[in-house]
This record gives sequence, structure tokens and C-alpha cells, in this order.
Amino acid sequence: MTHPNDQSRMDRIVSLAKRRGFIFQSSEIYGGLNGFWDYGPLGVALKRNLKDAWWHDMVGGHDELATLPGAPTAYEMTGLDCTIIMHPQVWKCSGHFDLFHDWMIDCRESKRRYRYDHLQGRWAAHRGKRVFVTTEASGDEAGPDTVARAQKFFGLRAKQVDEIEWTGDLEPLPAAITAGVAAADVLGPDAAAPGTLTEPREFNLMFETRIGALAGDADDRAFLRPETAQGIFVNFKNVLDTSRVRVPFGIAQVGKSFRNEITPRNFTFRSREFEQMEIEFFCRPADSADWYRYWRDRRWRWYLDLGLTEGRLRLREHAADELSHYSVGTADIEYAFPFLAPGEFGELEGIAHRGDFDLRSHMEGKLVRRDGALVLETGADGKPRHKGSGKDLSYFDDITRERFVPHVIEPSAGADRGTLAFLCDAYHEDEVPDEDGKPRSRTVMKLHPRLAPVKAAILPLVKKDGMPEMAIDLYRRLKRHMACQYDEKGSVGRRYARQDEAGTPWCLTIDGQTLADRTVTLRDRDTLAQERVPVDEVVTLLRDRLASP
RNA sequence: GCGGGUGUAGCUCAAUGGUAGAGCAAUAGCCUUCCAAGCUAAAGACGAGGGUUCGAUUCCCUUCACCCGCUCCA
Repeated sequence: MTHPNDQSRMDRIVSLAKRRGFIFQSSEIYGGLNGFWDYGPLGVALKRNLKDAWWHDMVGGHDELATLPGAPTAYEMTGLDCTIIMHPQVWKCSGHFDLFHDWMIDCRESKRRYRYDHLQGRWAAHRGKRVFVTTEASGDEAGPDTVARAQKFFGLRAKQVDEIEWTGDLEPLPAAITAGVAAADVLGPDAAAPGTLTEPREFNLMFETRIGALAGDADDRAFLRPETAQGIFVNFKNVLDTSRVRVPFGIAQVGKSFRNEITPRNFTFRSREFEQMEIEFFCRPADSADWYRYWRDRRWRWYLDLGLTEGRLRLREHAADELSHYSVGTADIEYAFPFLAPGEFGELEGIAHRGDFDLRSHMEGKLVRRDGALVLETGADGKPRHKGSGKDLSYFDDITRERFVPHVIEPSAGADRGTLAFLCDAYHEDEVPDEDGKPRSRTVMKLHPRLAPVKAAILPLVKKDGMPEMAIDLYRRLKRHMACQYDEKGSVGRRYARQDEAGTPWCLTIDGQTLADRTVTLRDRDTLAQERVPVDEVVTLLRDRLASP
């Protein structure tokens, strides 16, 4: 019935998202903006419900007095909301500034892209033809590679290689260009003809901005955060000093982040402005592996409990060579989005064991891994490449009298990706008998009641005989407890269909019998089953159903 | 960033170098006693900019967006 990994199915989901007001393209009346999306009336409710569920389940409703299943011990959870723009040094020490900031150069012929500063080259000449041969190779391979490339370029046999006249040593391409080498003479690393390289362009995956109304010199430069996590690390000591929390504990944050994705694509999956739900969980180094497994399994369970189809979810442990330079272990929770090829999955959340990398970075400065250990990165002058805060971010356990830098487990979830996954997963097309008993196709969003934008619709069966009045009375009472809608327009079947598309789990219909015995019909979105319930028990009944899993 | 494709109403689609048409949805009203019935009314579009032309939604150029494939993705 459903077609996983099916583009036309994705098209219908996107179409419904637009038609019913879940998701719009940003700035659409001006032609749209690549990589930016807006949430409409239903979409904002869905996304807010997802974030609220996350916050409730991880933070607000967390029982710090109990040892939860799978957890090594009891733990505390608290929250934070930090600014999007932070001190520029935050990003220099975290590593984002260096790693997100590159000059890239494209080859129009080979369609390949290179790090500008990784290319080097030298002049070669043969029988009056002259070309600046470049290579991506480094070290001992660079020289021979340029020879091989020049040989091929001049169309020479191996024994003629000595006829090539070389001028100067290999030098970095940026330096050569600066020294006057014309781009038209440069032979790209994979090109057959010279002059195919584009101008170098600066790829900055962080959004840059300037602080102050009189933006002037480079010192004003600041960045929109590419992740919310750093704000937590930077506030680690503040939270510790003011909230009585003790290790192990977690700090949660929900907020917007920004990345200049090179290729935004696949609806909201890769947006340039997006929202994250992140936890930084601080624990004793000796227990960190256990906590990593706890959070990985806990977060996996969360998606299942909210109704994502298990067969479309995947928990993927990263291989050792895939791990970031600081990470001890990482797992991704991935979903088989319909826009992906069969067998492919897209990341919803990453759970990373980050060791003490982050807190140490903000103490000492930017770290690099050398011989298996994290050490301060230094420049040619021997000074730190990016100086840390110098503040002591270690933790003192006054029961065990131990001082240590906590290790960090980071469950980092994408709110927009999660919303998209639940949207895709909820989309169903099935058949419902119409009033003549003939099957008629319907589109229904089978969203978990906790996530559904509207929990219940209150519908008078017909617009007369006092039914609207009774319905409105119920609507007003229920509205105080949950999002609901009143609708008296058109036939009741049409109204059911409208609510199905919005994902409303329950419809309450007031009919002639209601006037006699004060019972209403409760219609279930997924099963279409109807039951009669006393109108005065509706509020309690639905609140209970909403609270139960 | 490169190559290919696509842009007409909220959605799905027509037609046309000379006033852009339909179905569905949505709106107002009538009718309607359980799964998109019917009737009436009104409303709604050629992605943007430029060029050719007496006249461009149509032809040309540019641009923006979306889709597919590469590329990239700490």
C-alpha cells in the first residue's frame, strides 16, 4: 500500500504539506529562497509538539530520583537558552572556524572541487609551449605527479620526459597566483587543457555577521551559531555554580542554528536555518561508555514511542575511521525518507561520545589529535593557534574529593528533520467506504496524538436542531485542555476527511441522540471506529488517551 | 558549482504570438441525521526581470525556485 523510498510519494507529501499549511517555502512571494522553509499553522503546531515532547520527556518530566532502565545511576537534567551570536573565540576554539572556513576552487572540465591551499604546481615548457602544471598530491608524490601530467599534456613518450624544461620548484597555487601566474596558463589537477579552474571562492559554512551598527573592520566579525552545543559548554561553569546540579547531569537546549550548506536539498532535510534539540550530558570519565550506550538506546526508544515505523528507522554505529577527531563513539539514528534511494537513510539524530574535548577546548584553546592524544594546536611561532578562555572548567566532587574534567555524551537531534520524518511516516493513503458503500481513497496523517496539531474536532452532525449549540459548548470546554477545532461546514464525511488530512486523531460528533441522552460519537482517525461516550466524560477521556502511550 | 529537466489558480492539469479554461479544494448561502452528495453565488494563475514584436504566458536572453544526476557535507 505504501511505497517507501518513492519520489512520487514524497511529492504528494510535499504537496499536502503546502496545501494544508504544514510547510511553505520561505519568502515564496518573492520567488523563494534556497534552503529556507516556513512552518504554516499546522506545521508550527506539529513542530512545537515535537519540541515540547522532547523537552518534557528529557527535561521537564525527568525523574531525577529514580534510576531509569538502562541508566548507570540516577541523574539530573536542566535547561539553557543561549544566544545565537556568541563571542567569535567560541568558534575558533571549538574548531568550527578553521574547519568551516576554506577557499575552494572548481575545475570546469573535471567537475571536481579542490581545497585551494592544497594545490601546488610549477612551470613546465616543451618546444615553446608553456603551462603551469598543478597537482593535488603532496609530499614526495607531488613532483613525479607533475612530471606525469606534463608528459601527458605535451603528448610525450616516457623517454622524452627529459625534454621538458622545468622552471622553479613546486609552490602553492595561491602563492603562484599572487606572484602573477595567469589562470589561463594553469593546468588543473585532473584537466586535459589549461585555464579550466575557476576563481578561488571562500566557502564558509558558518553565516557571518557583524556586530555594531557601524560595521567596519574585521574585528567586528561574528558568526551565527552552527550548533547550539557550544553555548552549553560555554555556560557549563555558570550552570554548575548556580543550580546545585551534580555530575552526572545534562543540560538541554532547543534553538535555531545556521549552516551555509553547499547544496540544500530534499525539502526541509538540509536547511540553512534549522532548529536543534541538543543535550550535553556530563559524567565521570570512567562511566562515560555506559552513559553513551544509555543515551543511544534511550533516544532510539523515543522515536519509536512517538510512533515512527521501526522498519524505517536505523541505529547506526559509526566505524572507527568515520569518527570525528575527538569522538570515542558515535551512533546515528536514521530514517528511510521517501526521497532517498531504497536502502539509504538520512540522519535524524547523532549521539556522540565527545570525551573531554569540548570543555578542554574552551579551557586551553583549539585542540588537535596528535599520536592519539588531544593536544593544543600551535602555530609556526609556537603559540596556540586559538587561545582558550583560561577558565577552569573542571568539576570537583566533594564526596569523593576528586577533581576531573567531565566527559560529555551529546544526543543532538534535528527538530526540522524529526518533524519531516514524522510527517513522512504519518502519510497514508487508504480506502474508506463512501455513503453508498463504495471505496473511496483518502489521505490520512497518522500522527501520534501527542504530535497531532489538532487533538480533536467537534462536529454537529447537521447545522440545526440545537446541535451546533451543544457542539460549541463541548468545544469551549475541551479547548481549555487541548488544541481542538469546531467545524459545522458541509457534510460530516467531508469534515472527517479534512481532519484526517490534518492528522486529527479524534472527532466528536453531536447528533440527535446527543440531545436525548447526552452522548456523542467518538470517531477514531485510524480505525474509523465509532463509540458513544457521555458528553460530560469527553474531556477526561481524551486527556487520559493523550497521556497514555 | 556543473549537466539535464520543470515552472499556468491552494492542488492536479488544459489551451494559445491577439481578452488564459476545467476538475478538485477553499469562501458565502441553501440543503443535508455519520465518512469528501447536491444546488446557487462570488473569488482565484501564466515564478521574476529584460529583449524581439503592433502585440509575448507562448520566441530569445538573464535570473530565481524546485526535481534528477555529479560535487560537497566539520
